Amino acid sequence: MPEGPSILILKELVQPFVGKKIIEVKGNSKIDLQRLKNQEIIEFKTWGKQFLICFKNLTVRIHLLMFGSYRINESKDVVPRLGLKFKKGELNFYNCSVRFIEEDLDTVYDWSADVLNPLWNAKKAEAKLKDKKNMLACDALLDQDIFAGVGNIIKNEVLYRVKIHPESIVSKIPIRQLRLLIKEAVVYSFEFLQWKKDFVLKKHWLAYNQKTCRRDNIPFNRANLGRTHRRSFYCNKCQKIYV
DNA sequence: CCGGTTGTTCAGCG
DNA sequence: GCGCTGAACAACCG
Repeated sequence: MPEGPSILILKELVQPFVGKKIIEVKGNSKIDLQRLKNQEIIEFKTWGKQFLICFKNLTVRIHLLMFGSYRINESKDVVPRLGLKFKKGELNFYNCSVRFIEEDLDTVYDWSADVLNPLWNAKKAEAKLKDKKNMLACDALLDQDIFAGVGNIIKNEVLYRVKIHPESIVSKIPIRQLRLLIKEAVVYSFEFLQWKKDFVLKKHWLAYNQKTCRRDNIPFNRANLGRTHRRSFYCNKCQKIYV
């Protein structure tokens, strides 16, 4: 159930397995998991919501999607999609998408599109947004080619912070406001990361799952908006619509 | 027990 | 052969 910051936390938690050899592999994934047996983990990477386990000439891509979960040095009472055993410890993933990536990661991933990556490039995001003439703001933030790692919570919080209505048309948003939106997508993602680590994420939500706008003290609107009909929480008064 | 969901992929359509 | 859309998938919480 993760957005980008949660995947970054996962990466931090599994650091003890870097350099360790996999002595046993199990799981109900349809791909040939036994390829991983006796392989040594070189490093873990993330790109947006994707978790990457890097081996020599091979990478495992894990996406937890909406319902995925993991356990470190423990297991659930069901067969994992992918379970890795080490001499000391284990790593289990459930209900996730597992794929092999054979290509060089630098050719597969544009690291500058990941809001949490040090290589994040706001100018490139701005250029991509200018290309998408009729896109709605709520769809833009969820577009992983532009804002890899941003999910529905971050989307709602960012739009509320920068006072932009989710159904605003990207090309109609003044450039000053658009740059603010881009900036806030990164700022909020890092705050999300810290709050999640401190187990205080929910209490900082100002829009997501909220009933009332704190700025105007009126009820939020709640609707499934945009191309993918994802739930949006927004205030008709303080969030300006650009159409 | 039902409704709802921190997400993506792909078939099928125009 | 595109771009777009909706269905399918899945487990857990309240």
